[in-house]
Amino acid sequence: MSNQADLPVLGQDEACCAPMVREPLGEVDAVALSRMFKALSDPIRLRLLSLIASHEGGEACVCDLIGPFDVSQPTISHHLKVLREAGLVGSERRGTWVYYWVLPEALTRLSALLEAPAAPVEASA
Amino acid sequence: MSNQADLPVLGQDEACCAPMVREPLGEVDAVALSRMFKALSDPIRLRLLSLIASHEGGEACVCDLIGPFDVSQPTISHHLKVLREAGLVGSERRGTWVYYWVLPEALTRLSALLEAPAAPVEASA
DNA sequence: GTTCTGTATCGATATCTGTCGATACAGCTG
DNA sequence: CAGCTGTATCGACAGATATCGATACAGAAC
Repeated sequence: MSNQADLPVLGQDEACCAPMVREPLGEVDAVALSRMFKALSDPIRLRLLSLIASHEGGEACVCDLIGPFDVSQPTISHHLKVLREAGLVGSERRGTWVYYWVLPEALTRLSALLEAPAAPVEASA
Repeated sequence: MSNQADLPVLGQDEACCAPMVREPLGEVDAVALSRMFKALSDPIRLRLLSLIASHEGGEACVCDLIGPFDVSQPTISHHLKVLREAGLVGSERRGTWVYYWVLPEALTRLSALLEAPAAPVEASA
């Protein structure tokens, strides 16, 4: 597993975007991308991301994100930090509450990266 | 971290496919999906997947996959096993060699899942 | 059958990760 | 300011992961 200590938050240019099935991924891109996928590799983080994205207004207060889970508040805070440092979500304190929202470019980049080659069955969707 | 011991290889129906930004992911789907993302959360595995997919004929012999990396053969074998158990690649022994290929449906499903909502800024790319 | 090559498994180990309770910090309200 | 609520950080710990060398297994060639 890669060392993830004190790495900067991932920005929008950290990794390329063409489908990885077209040509071999370079080492540098692979490391950056693996950090994002690692952030998605936990069920709680996936659900957090989904909750945030599907929340009204496209953003959610941390207070909305603690209830749905069986883990402690510090654990949720930790997972949100992982998502933020992976560049998948943004956050901001507004008064008493802290809001999180999804950064669509990040998801779009990962989505494009995973696009499979022309599947043998395709025509409509 | 989720316990991954002796879980079955993921099939094609283990997790749903609609974009996760539309509605909150259920716990069961989140667990299944996180297993796939976890398989993608290592730089070596990302590069392996990319190497396999972009290899001539869409498949590669293990012997083709060891050279590009600085890790030992057992380590590559381990990573290939993780990819296989996540349902991302298939494999088969043919005579002396073992071949691996990508399962496009799996990538397609993850790609669809990550599709972002209509981004506020969009027109060209 | 013996030997060789290619791949997988085993056992050990250092490191990483998820989790918690305790606590610090931020901003609101009185 | 004091007290309250919401969120983040800290320190500790159990369990997971990546890695290795040694070794087992599979098939081919002799």
